[in-house]
Amino acid sequence: MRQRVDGRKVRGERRRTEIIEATLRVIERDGVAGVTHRTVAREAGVPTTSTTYHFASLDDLLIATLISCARDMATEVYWMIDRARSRGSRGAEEVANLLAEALGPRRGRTMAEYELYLLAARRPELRPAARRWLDVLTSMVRHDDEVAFRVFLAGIDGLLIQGLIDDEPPTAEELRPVVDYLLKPR
Amino acid sequence: MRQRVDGRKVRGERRRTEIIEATLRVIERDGVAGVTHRTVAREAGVPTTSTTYHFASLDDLLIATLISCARDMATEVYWMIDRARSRGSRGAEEVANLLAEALGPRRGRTMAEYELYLLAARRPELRPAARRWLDVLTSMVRHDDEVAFRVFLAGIDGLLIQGLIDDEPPTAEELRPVVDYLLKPR
DNA sequence: ATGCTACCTGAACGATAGTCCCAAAATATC
DNA sequence: GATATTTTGGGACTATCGTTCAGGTAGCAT
Repeated sequence: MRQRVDGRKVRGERRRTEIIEATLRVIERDGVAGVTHRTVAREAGVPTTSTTYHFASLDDLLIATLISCARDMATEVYWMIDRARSRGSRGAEEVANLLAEALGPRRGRTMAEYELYLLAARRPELRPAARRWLDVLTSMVRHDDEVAFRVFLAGIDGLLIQGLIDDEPPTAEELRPVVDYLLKPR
Repeated sequence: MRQRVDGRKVRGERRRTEIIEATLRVIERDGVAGVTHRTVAREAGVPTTSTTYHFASLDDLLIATLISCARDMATEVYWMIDRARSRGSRGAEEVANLLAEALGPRRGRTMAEYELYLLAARRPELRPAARRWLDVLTSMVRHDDEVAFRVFLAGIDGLLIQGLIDDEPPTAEELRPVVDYLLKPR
């Protein structure tokens, strides 16, 4: 008996999230350009019309994917910072490792995130979601050195973007001195 | 008599460059997603098949556009640096002004450049072209503090990307302290 | 059982995409 | 001038796109 209505609703939500996850995989593989109702449906293993049933349009699907992706990124970054802090280190090594990971094994995911990022540049309604991971980071640091923190965030973004057009991803060792310099206080 | 062959070639090249310029305008307006043979042809004022005649495929058109765009960007950045140097200043104000311009009046162009940038992330053959403006900058500075320079480049890229998802573009005055801090030596 | 509702899906429609084909025009070569 | 080559432009073919639609299925109240 226990909440059959919820059970049904949960099932519906599950489909939705499966489609969103499939969309993200498609973007990782082929980019936003590769996202169609049919490719997403095939990736998710659902009939084509299922994507149009759960999302009013392809645009809504992309928007939902960006929001989900940004939320994942934000929580991930949150725990990364938290872990680095609990170790008591200044975090330079941790940051270098994470950058190397984002440009190596997780390269597709990183590309997807920046493609959705640029999508937000053209659609104002997506910007709050795209800014979320920046906001999470901003909320975690003291505000007495705002300029230095903005420079740090910009540096991270720049290193990631530039790392994406390297022929082979930089290693954590190569990244380390750059991150060190970036974190060094003036 | 004088070089009829060149004359013909020039005319052919002219069509080509017109199509490339039209492609860039389309990307500025609607993004890479809006680029089709037909939209580009309409923008350039040429018949649809003209784009397929001068470029073997849509991909070739995008590649040619990226290369042209990167070359323009590189020469522009070159003269910007040169001007800043001749003024004897450290260039912080000049850089802040250029960033504000890139995020304000030239916002569409900046978006186009980063979309093509991300395109290069997925296609190795585009990467040399995408890296060109970085190379131009790199070749202009002394190599005795490479790390600092890499941080500077990453910072610029990050500030531009993040500025693209601001609801209203930052002014040169707002950018100034950040650029100042970014340029400050450790 | 009988509706009622939310959930799901196969088939199909109209629009638009990339690209090919062929003839006309322009240009170069003899 | 005659011929060959390049360039141009209109039309059409096929594939795929987003989306609609009509119907099917499963849980729930009456």
